[in-house]
Amino acid sequence: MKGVTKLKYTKIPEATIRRLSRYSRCLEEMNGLGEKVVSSAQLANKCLVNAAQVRKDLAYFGEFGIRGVGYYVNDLLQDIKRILGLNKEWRMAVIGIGNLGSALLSYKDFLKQNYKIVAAFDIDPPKVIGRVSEKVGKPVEVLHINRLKEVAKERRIEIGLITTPPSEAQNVANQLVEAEVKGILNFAPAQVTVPDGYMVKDVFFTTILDNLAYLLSNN
Amino acid sequence: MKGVTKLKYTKIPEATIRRLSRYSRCLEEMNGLGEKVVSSAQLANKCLVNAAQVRKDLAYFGEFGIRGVGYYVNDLLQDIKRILGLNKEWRMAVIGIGNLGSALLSYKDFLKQNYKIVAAFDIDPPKVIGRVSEKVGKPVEVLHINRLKEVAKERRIEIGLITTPPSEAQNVANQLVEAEVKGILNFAPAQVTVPDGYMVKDVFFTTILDNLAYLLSNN
DNA sequence: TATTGTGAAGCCTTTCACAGCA
DNA sequence: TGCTGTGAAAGGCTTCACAATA
Repeated sequence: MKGVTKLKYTKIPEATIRRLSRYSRCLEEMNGLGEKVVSSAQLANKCLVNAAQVRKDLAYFGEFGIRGVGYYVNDLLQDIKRILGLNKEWRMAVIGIGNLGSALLSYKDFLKQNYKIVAAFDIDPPKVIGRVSEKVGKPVEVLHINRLKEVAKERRIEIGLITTPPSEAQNVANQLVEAEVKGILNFAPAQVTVPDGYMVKDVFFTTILDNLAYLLSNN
Repeated sequence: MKGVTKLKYTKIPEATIRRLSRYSRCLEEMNGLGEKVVSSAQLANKCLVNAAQVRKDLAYFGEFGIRGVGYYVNDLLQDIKRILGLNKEWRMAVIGIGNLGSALLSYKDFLKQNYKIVAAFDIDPPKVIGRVSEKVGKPVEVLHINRLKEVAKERRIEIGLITTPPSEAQNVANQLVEAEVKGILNFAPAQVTVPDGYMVKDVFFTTILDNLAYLLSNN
């Protein structure tokens, strides 16, 4: 049964998926250091989680270890990447080329993984081109938002990053849905809803800051 | 008992704190629209949660509603802000003034809330000053990282935003601890640990993207 | 009467403890 | 022998259902 993705359980906790992502980051590092084998206890220790948790998380997807030994670092890394769907390139667009949007255009960590920004949109592209070209290593031309649907199809865009002001977020989300872009990473601090079959994940800096503020006020 | 923050339970779920932040965003909006009263069902509907959840979340901190009526929008908003510790200004520093760091320097949503960036640091400030000044409305001078401790005390910095490359994150975190900056928002995709009494919250874009990638691959 | 506040139930996640196995 | 994989226990969070009450 080794290495077989069998999905015995239908519903996998979101926390498990987040931890897989964390394990992959740690394994990547170990791999770089030339480490060959790792036990659940060592990996858990490195990722600051419980060892049984590591084994349970992996058990949702199959059997990847060797009893008495542990896990082969590179094998496990590749398995986790496959589970997460990272064994392909994900083609993304950024919508809203302000400060945050243009920072994301040259965000190094996307490149290291299989995330590639292949298009950029704004309501006011000419104003913006100069600002972007001067900052981005490998420049992406900023197009007018009204070309989203056409270009999304052409460039096979699968994920949209919303970095507009919050007032525009739902509007942009609607256009992404219209363009059949199934995944949305929403940086604009506004609730956005999409139909079934589409996914939104929020990245709200202030929500996390609020969390910090609460903890700092009460500890 | 109305409006009393009594903390009957010692341990409040982190999810509750995140939802309070969400409620406050919705209430802010309602307040802006001039709405005076809201029921838990209406607020829940707006925030896409369960109505009992709203009441339970609030019950951790006291009694804020009127049976048969609901909650006064502005009163509840102020109460939640007080609970979260947002009835004060939080003074922050950004460390690592690359693309992301300088985007955060002019991030509008911080200003709207009580988060204020009062200092910016980098290993290589001169190179960077030009790049920043041209982008930031109200400029913050970028200082050399070796002035962190001194300036943190001077400007009463309570939260540090790490936007360096991942290899530097732990090092910067150590310096923040040394400077007694109790809260850290870590944007660098690397595990960072701090002593008891200090707090780190991670903002890892790629972890959330990994989550999206998984969902898109399996739905 | 309408809606809150809350005990209890239900559900989900984590951790324990050990059988199973290389 | 030592570490994985997993059933069972423990723990925690969410939802239900209704008593309390403005």
